[in-house]
Formats: sequence, structure tokens, C-alpha cells
Amino acid sequence: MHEKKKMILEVMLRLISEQGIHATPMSQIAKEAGVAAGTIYHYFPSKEALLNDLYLEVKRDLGLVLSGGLAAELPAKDKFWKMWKELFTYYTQNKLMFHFSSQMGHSPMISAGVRAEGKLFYQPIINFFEQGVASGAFRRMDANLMAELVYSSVAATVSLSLLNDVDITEELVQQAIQFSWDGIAAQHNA
Amino acid sequence: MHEKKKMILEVMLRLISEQGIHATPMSQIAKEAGVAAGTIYHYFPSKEALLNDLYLEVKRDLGLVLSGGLAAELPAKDKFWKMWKELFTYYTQNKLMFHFSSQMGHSPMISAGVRAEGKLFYQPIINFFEQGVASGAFRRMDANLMAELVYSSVAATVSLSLLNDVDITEELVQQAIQFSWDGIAAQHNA
Amino acid sequence: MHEKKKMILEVMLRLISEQGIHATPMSQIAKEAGVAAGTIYHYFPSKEALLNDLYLEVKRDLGLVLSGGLAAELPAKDKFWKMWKELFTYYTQNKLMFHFSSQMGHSPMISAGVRAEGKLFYQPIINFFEQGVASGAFRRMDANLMAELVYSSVAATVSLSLLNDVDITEELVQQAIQFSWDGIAAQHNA
Amino acid sequence: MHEKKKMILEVMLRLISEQGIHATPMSQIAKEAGVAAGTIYHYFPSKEALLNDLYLEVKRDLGLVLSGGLAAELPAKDKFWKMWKELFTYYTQNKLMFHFSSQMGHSPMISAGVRAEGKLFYQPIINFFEQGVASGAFRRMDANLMAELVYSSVAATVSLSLLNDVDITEELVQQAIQFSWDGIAAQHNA
DNA sequence: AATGAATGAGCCTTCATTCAT
DNA sequence: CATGAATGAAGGCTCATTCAT
Repeated sequence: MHEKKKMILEVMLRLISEQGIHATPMSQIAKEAGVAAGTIYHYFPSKEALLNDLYLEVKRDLGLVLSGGLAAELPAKDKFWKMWKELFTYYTQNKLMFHFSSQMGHSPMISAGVRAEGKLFYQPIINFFEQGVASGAFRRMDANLMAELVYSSVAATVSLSLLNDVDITEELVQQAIQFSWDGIAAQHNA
Repeated sequence: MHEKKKMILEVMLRLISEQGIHATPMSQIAKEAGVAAGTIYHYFPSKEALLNDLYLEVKRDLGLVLSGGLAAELPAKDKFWKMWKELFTYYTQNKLMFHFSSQMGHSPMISAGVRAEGKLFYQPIINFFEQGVASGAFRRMDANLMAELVYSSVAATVSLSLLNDVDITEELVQQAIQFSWDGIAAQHNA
Repeated sequence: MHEKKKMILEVMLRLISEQGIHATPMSQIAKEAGVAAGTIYHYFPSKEALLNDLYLEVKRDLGLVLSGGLAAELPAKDKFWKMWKELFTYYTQNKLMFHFSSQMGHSPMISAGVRAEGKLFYQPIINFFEQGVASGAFRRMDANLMAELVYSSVAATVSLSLLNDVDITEELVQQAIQFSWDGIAAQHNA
Repeated sequence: MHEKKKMILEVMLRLISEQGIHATPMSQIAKEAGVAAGTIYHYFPSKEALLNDLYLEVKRDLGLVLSGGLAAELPAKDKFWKMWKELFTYYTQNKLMFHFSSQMGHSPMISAGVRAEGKLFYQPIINFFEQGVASGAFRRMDANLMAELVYSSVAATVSLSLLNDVDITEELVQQAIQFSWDGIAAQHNA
């Protein structure tokens, strides 16, 4: 991708994460990206379009991180723990991503279409849950619900971690993963 | 509380829920609340203050709903199920509350202080979890983490429910509660 | 009408007349009208609306001037000469009106609806021409066409007059009126 | 003339005619002319210069059309009718030219110098009127005034014609020409 | 207390123009 | 000659807030 376009997206991610969307004028994005205000409009038709593009970028990136963990040949339980941990680590180490995702998660500025498009990046995870259910590793549960429940568990834990502004203890993280696992695992796996 | 103040808060809740903060000017709030623009400033020093006040209102209301369920003399498990279900029902039947909470959950417009103050309303729930841990009904887990995990589970389920714009099947709700319960219950309760 | 609204319209008329619409920013209108930029938007929803309102103002005013001359009890020919002269004098003494009308006459910024509404103010003149045709004072001619031809004759004469920036000689004006009169008079009146 | 230059002028004529000057950015002209934005500036120093150039083009073309009709050996009255009709037909069949001329007729964007230069193309017509006056075919009248009056009559008729978006009836056209002729003809010619 | 006209800083966006390639 | 990415000044408009009544 063009370097300037990249820079614009990068700066916007940071500014939104730090200040929120409504406190982040295009002029500031331009300034900190080292381009003229008008230049942004060569790459994005509007602030809203830029935001939606960024949303997809972030979701794509996240999707890749998660899917990567699924490639390994491991038992469902191990895959699950790995994925959970990876997502947690990713968010913890990329606070910008997490804050952005949190703020945009329920924002009316992300169009339904883009939101749906973003969901596609999580399809591998949905598939993973479906297979787990089919194989008997996980209990009978709607895969979408399962994905949402697990994702929200991770997010809640990350949120707690970042709130304290100190690394949450490893023990707490283990408790949280255990929470999620016990919530989806087939009874005999508990 | 003065009726106009009440009206202002009520209207703002609805408008933010429907349009988002950005798309909700003070003038519209005034208009739909049937007061003059300046009147709002008799009750609230600024838009941000109004928003934060509303945030507390909503949290207080929610805290009351949840705490009410804890008064009954029931086994921990039953209390938990009851509380989960009540929260779910409350949000499902008060979409405005849910949308508002979702949007404000990670908004930079809510001050840290107010956010902390809002947390106090959940203290009874935290206490409930702590007692549950102490009594051995729940597993050893940080009560705050537990509260966050459970809350996020409910929220995820509500979100899914409202997204589909149809009542999620009772079966799915049961799956979600079971997920939460298995995540916190002491092993021998699973 | 409110004084500020009046002032805004007045200033805009002058500025458009002198500089043209696209060289007249709202900020300048505000400044010269002695109001804040935002104030204009209390009275007019947009620059275009303001322009269209002004257009109607001008047309109304003009319609009144013309209609006034028709009230007198005079032979058709005298009425016609009077009206022609009055319009010429009006435009000559109100250059702003003339320049504004000239610029807006074919501008895409005036909506079709407003243009049609503006035409209503000329209905008395159309009626006058129709009656003249019916009474045999004027020749058989479409009254709308007649009105357009006469109006354009006056406008052309005014334009010539203002271009030279000196008062066109009375002789020329008489020639122009004669031109119009001979163009519409029944042959035996020529 | 270079083909690209021609294309640029052509496209600008169309776009201004259809959208007006304000709504016609250089970028659109470039795009629809199939050249790069910068290329326009090889041929014209600025948008205003381009506009003024186009203005002269249009006036030149029009002058040629009109002058052509004057070459024939015909009585003054016939020449006049021919010329009137030719101008009317030209504008009716070249709406772009007419709309452009109408919009630029009183626009502050055309410089006084260029406007004067454009007038030169009409000199043959002015001459024709002067000769007609001298020969006694036309009445005593300032030739410039005469030219303006006649031109404005044609323009008014064309405007009416295009407004209705249907060909004005031949009868109306005849009425309009008769109007103009009776306005300039020596009395005994009426 | 209540009003709502008025303010004006600030925002998003456009677009004529430039210049390195 | 031609390109088109980049510029940045400027414009229309919004809206939180104030204040005279």
C-alpha cells in the first residue's frame, strides 16, 4: 500500500484510540501524518470512509492473528487456549487496536455493510468452533454465540488489564481462560 | 427530581441510543424535551456533564435491578441464574439502556471518576461473588474479574439478540447462562 | 421583518451585485451585516436558501413597482409607456437590483420552484398585456412572449445605460420605448 | 488548434452549460476531456483565462454565423428576417451555446476587456444596422441600441422556447420577429 | 426559572493550482 | 508535452454555550 495512505491510517488509529473519534479532526490527522489536509481526500472520500477502512484493516489484522493459531495440529483444547492467549497478548501489546475496537464496536459510524464484511475475517474461528462442536470437543452451542461469548471474555479481561495499567497477573489470566474453557468444553472435558 | 431535568435526561438517553452522541446536538435534546436550549444549562453545566450524569443514572438504575434479585434467600446457583436472566431481560426490554451502555462503555467522554462512581452501584454484585467464592459455591477467582466476565457474557448475548432484531431463542439464552455458570461454578457443581 | 434578517438580505444583494455570488462568502455577508456567521443560519437554512429568498424579495419588490403603475386610469398606450419608463427608472436608480436580477436570471442556483413563484409577481403585467390584446390595443400575440420581449428590451436598454456608466440620453430611451411600443401596438396604432 | 485544447474548451462549454461555473471544477473538465488536470494549465494559465478564452470562442462562432447571413444580396428587411431567424435557429439547435451565453452575459468572471473584444465580432451586424438607418430602411436609432434590442428579443424568445422544452410554435416565432421588425423598421415599412 | 436569539470557534470538505517525474 | 499526486487556503455550515430579557 502507498506509504502515505498507510501513514494516515496509522495516525488515525492512534488518535482515535487516544482521543476518540469526535475529538480527532482531520486536520490533526493530516498534520501528524505529515501530509496536507487535502491529501487525505485522495485516498479516502470522507472521514467516515477513512474510519470504515481503518475498521476493516484492524479486523483483517486481528483475523490473521487468530487464524494463524489455528493452523497448528493440536487438540481442540490446546488450540482454544492458544487462541485465547494469543488474542489476549495481541490486544495487550497493541493497546491501540484494542481501544479502537472497543470504541468502534458499538459506534453508529461503522456501517452495517462494513461491519458484516469485517465479520468475515473471523470465519475461521467460527469454523473452529463448529468443528469443535461436531467433534464433541465442545458442548452443543450455537457457534456464533460461542464466538461472541469467548471474544467478550477476552475483551473483558484485556479491559481489566489495561484499566489497572499494569500487567494483570498471570494467575488472573489463567482464571479467565479457565472461565471461557469451562463455559464451552463438553462436560466430560471439564 | 424536577420534571424538566428528568425529561432532558430521558430524551438524551433515547437520542444517544438511536443516533449516537455525535449526531445528537443539545438543540435537538432541548427541542424534543420541550424546553429551551438555555434551560438545559440550568440543570447541567455542559453537555459532557449531562452525559456523565446520565451515565450515573443508568448505572444506578441497573444496579438497583440487579441488587433486587440478590435479596431473596436462594442458593448461590439459583441467585446467579436469576440475576443473569434479570439483567438479560432488563436489557432486552430496555434497548435504550443497553445501547447507551454499549456506546458509553468505552467512550472517552465518560470521566474516570464517574466511571469509578458508577462501579459502586455494582458493589452488591461484587459482594455476592466474593461470598460465593468464600462459601465454596464458586471457584477461586478474583471477584472483579468474575463480575466483568459475567457481565460481558450477558452483554454479548443481548447484542446478538438485538442484532437479529428478533427474540433470541430461549435455547440460546440457556446455553449462554450455562456458559457463564460453568465458567464460575466450583468444579463439583458443574 | 426582523432587522437582522433585513440587513443580511440587504448586504447580500449588494455584495452579489458587486462581486458575484461565488465571490461572496457567507463570512463576508455576516461581517458586513454586523452579525456572526452563525446568525445567518438562524434565518436561512443555507446560502442557497438565502439566495432564493433574496430572489423572491427582489421579484416581489419589482412586481409591486410595476403593478403600481397599472392602477391609474389611462389608455393602454399611456399605461405601457408609463410602465416601461418606471421599470427603466427603477433599475437605473437601483443598480443593485438590476445587477442581481441579471446575474440570477439564468443562474442554476435559483430553483425552478422559486423561479416559478417569482413569476407570479408579474401576473398583473401579464394580465395587462392580455387585456390589451383582447381590447385590440395590442396586436395578437402570446401575452407571455410579449412580456418577455418587453422586459428584455428594458433590460437591454438599462444594461447599455449602466455600461456607459453615464445616464443614457433621454433620446435613446425614447427610441427604446418606441421600439417596444411599435413591436406590440396594433398596426393602426403605429 | 491542438486537439486537446479543443477538447478542453468543448467539455467546459458543455459542463458550464449544464451545471454552471460554480459546479464545474477543473478536475471534472480534465477528466471528461480525457487529459490530466495539469495539462489544462499548459494551454490556459488559469480557470478564469480558460473561461474568457471560451467566451471569445463562442462569440466568434456566433459572429460568423450572423455575418454569413449578411453576405447575400437581399433587401434590408429580408436580411433582417434571415438574420433573426438564423440566430434563433442557431441557439435553438445549440443549446449549450445559448446557456453558456446567458450565464456569462452578466457574469463578473468575464473581464471587461474580453467582453469588449467579443463585441468586435458583432461589428458586421452593427454596420448592417447603421447602413440600414442611413439608407432609410430602418428608423433613426442608435445602432448599438438597435443591436442590443434585437439580440435581447431573440434571446428572450429562445429562452421561452427552451424553457418549455418543446419547440415553440412557428407562429410565436413569427410574432417575435414581427415584434423586432416593427420596432426598428422605418414607419412606412411597417 | 426559562427563553431562544446570537455567538464564533472549529469542523469537514472542495478545488484551483503546482511540480516532480 | 503530459501526468496526477499533493498542496493548503478558503468556504459553508454546525453546535456548545452565553446572556439579555
